[in-house]
Parts: sequence; structure tokens; C-alpha cells
Amino acid sequence: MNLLEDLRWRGLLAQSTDEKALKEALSKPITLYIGFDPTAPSLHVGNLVVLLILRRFQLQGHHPIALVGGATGLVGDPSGKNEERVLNTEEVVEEWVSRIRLQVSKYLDFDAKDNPARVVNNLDWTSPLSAIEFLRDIGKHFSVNQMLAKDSVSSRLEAGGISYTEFSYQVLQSLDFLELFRRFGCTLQLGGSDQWGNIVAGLDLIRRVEGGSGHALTVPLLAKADGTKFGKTAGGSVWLDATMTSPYAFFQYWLATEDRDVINFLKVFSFLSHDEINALEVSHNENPGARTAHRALARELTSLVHSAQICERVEAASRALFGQGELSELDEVTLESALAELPRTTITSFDEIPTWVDLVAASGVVDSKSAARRVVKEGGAYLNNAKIEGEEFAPAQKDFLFGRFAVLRKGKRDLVAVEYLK
RNA sequence: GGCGGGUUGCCCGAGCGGCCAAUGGGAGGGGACUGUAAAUCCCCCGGCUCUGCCUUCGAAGGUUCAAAUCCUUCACCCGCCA
Repeated sequence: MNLLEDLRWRGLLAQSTDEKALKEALSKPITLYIGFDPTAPSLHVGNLVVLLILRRFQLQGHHPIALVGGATGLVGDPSGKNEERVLNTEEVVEEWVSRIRLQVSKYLDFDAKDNPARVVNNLDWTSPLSAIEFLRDIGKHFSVNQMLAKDSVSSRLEAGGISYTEFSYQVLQSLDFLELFRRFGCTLQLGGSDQWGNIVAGLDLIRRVEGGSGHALTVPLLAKADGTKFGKTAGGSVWLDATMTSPYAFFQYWLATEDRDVINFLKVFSFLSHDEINALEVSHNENPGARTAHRALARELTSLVHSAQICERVEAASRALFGQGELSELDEVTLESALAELPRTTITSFDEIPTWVDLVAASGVVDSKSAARRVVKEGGAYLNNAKIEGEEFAPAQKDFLFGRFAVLRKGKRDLVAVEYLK
């Protein structure tokens, strides 16, 4: 099965330029790229979809380039947005670029003998460019009529307007493609389906300036079965950065995937073979309660994003902490490492231990004390897996396992570690 | 430029002088049922030093014993006409 067929099987093909030509081109190693704009300090699970496709191409012998948009990130992509973005400062964008650069690098192989990966920053070729050069050499090739016709622009015109800055975004992205075509012979750009217009604009530019041709391939926006946005939790996005979304929370996110989505997610995110995924599908359908597919998904992703060791730790923590098990039966080392994965608060004295409400509020697991009180009133408050009652309830010294830890729980799965520090 | 309509809690959207922390829906939270799933059902859903107090209805002033509701100015949005 070739790469395109595999991608189709995984549900990862939205649109492409002439498929025959693309298939033909892919019979030999080609150079391709995907861009990531620094709109946050970290990529999130949504970005992972295309990033992993880049990896799939590299595994098939193609030359991957990850472009980090140090320039485009300063301008703002109007695609998929119905409002003008607030510009971030140059310092902030620069900081985010360096973080994302590192992050992206984890998923690609830079030491591959024949097709090592590259990471580039489009600021490198845009910042030396003067405004006059830009307008004469690049701008001249763009027709405003066509630019206006782009979905990203026309929908914004209807929605209340667009600044000249964001309007120009497609020109910058086109310039990137042209530049990578010139420098590395890059002939394919991948992106989410909202990037189609920008990618095709780049192909046009390459044709006009260099008389060259290339290909475009887009990936459908990932949808969940219930229609809600993928990759969001109550607390916000699920980030790849361990300090922004803990590996424990990351693992839990995948483990709690809806049944209807789990096989689809395995196809999109995992590097398991078709046979392995088909086998998981069979066992999942036979006995969904066993959650084998969910566990496989959570393991695959946590190992990939955080490492196999961390995955093991986090899974052990999940097993130890989850449900009705007796926490006091865990040994101290297991308990300590399990708790390391949780949000925590500390106390320094047993004389006046704060109430459950205060401790949970301090941990940030709830938005306010009122919310914490509500949880108690509604019967969702636990100490060491035992339900507690009364807004004034506070843990006692004896509740601290090994004299060190108390485990608070809000509802089914929000845990907080309380540590006693001398 | 002229005329008219709008700006309400996380989102949508009622309210049009006191009974308003403000109807309803969605999102979110807790519980039940389950499988750390979905669907369904019940409850909650501004904050706090919590039988009370404080801050919210675009912004700032004003009228009134009392304003999200009336008046003035400002800002932004949306229609129709030019």
C-alpha cells in the first residue's frame, strides 16, 4: 500500500492537486513542508495531526521540512478566523518560535542518512527583504481580485473586515513555498484544509516566478463524533508541552476518548499498522468495556509525545490513583511517584490544616471557593478515595499517608495531591 | 452624511423603573446508571469573611427612596437611504 492510500485509509486526505501527478511524484523521494505559526508557547494535539503526517512522509523516504513561522506569526493568518487577531510582540513570537522549533524536532529524524529533516524559520528570508523589494518582486505577481476571492479573505470581508496586514498573509506564505522550492527543491506543501487557498497561492507564485510546478495536499479538520471541537478540555487546549498539560492529564485525555472516536483516532495519530488497528477494532467491538483500544491510543500517544518511560509512570499513576482502590495499600515510592503527576498544594504544619474546600481551591482544580463548596454539597468530594461531607471538613494529621501525602478528589477524576513539607 | 436598530453573565438570548445576580437554551460542574465511553435522568452553575454582604447587564455621568430598565455624552456594531 502506498503512502497516499495509507493516508486515505486513515482518513487524512481532504484535497489535493492532481492526484495522478502527485502519486507519480511520490514514487521518488521528494521534499515537502508544513508550516506552524507560533500562536502559543506550544503546539497542541490538533497540530499533531499534520506534524505526524510529515513524519509518515519521512518514514517513506521523503525529505521533510518543518517551517516555523517567525515571520507569518508576526502577521497573523486570517484563515478560519472571523476576527482580526491581536498581534503579539516580537519578543514573544521569538520566544515561541524557539520553543516550537524544539518541539517539532522531536517528531522528525535529523540524522537520517538519505533524507534528514530540516527545520526552517521564514523570518530568515523575509526580514532581509525591503518593503520595496517585496512589493516589486513578489507583490507584482499577485492579483488582488484573486486574493479577495480566497475564502479566508472573503468571509472576513463579510464578517466585518480585515486589515491590510492579515490580507497580506497569503503572500507571505506563498513566498515561503517559493523560497523552499528554490532552496531545497521543495515541491509539496501539506496543511489543514483551511490552508488550501494559501498553498495554492504558493503554487501559482512558483509557476509565475520560476516556471516550476508543485503539489498541494490538505488534511481534513479532525472532528469528534459529538461535533465538539477536538483537542479541547474544560481547562483549554491539550498541549504537547509537559509543563502546560501534564503527561498524566495527557494520558487521561486519550483514555477518556469516546468509543465512537477511538478507532478513528488510532488511525490518525498512531503509527500502528493497519492489521494492528483492525485487530483493536475487532476487540473493541467485541468488548468495549475492556477499553483495549483506548488504552492502546493513550499509550501510543503518551509514549510518542512524552517518552515510553514517562508513559509507563503515568499509566502506573493512573492505575494506582484511579477509582476506589485503597491508597493506603500503596507503598510510599509508588504513591509518591504517582502523586508527582498531579497538581499539588503543600502545607507546612499539622496544627491548622486548611479545609478540603480551601485546599482544592488553592490547587486551581476549581475556579473559586464557591465552586469547591458546591462540589462538597453535591457529594463529589473525596479524601483518599473516601467521600467527605461538610463544607468545614479538613483532613487530619492521620489522613496523611506516610505522614506526607493526602489525596483529594473532586468528582470522578480530578485529583489533587497535598504534601506536608516540614 | 441622514434615519433607524443594537451592545446583558463562558456563548446565544429574554428582561425594558422595585418581586433581578437577572427567564430560557447551550457549554461547564456534581450525582445516578455504566466501562475513567455514549445516551438518559436528577441537581448545581457571579464572588465572598455566606441566614448577610460585595461586584455584574458596552463606558462615563445624571434623574429617582430605588435603574439592566429613564436622561445625557462617548465608543463600537448592524440595517436602510445618500
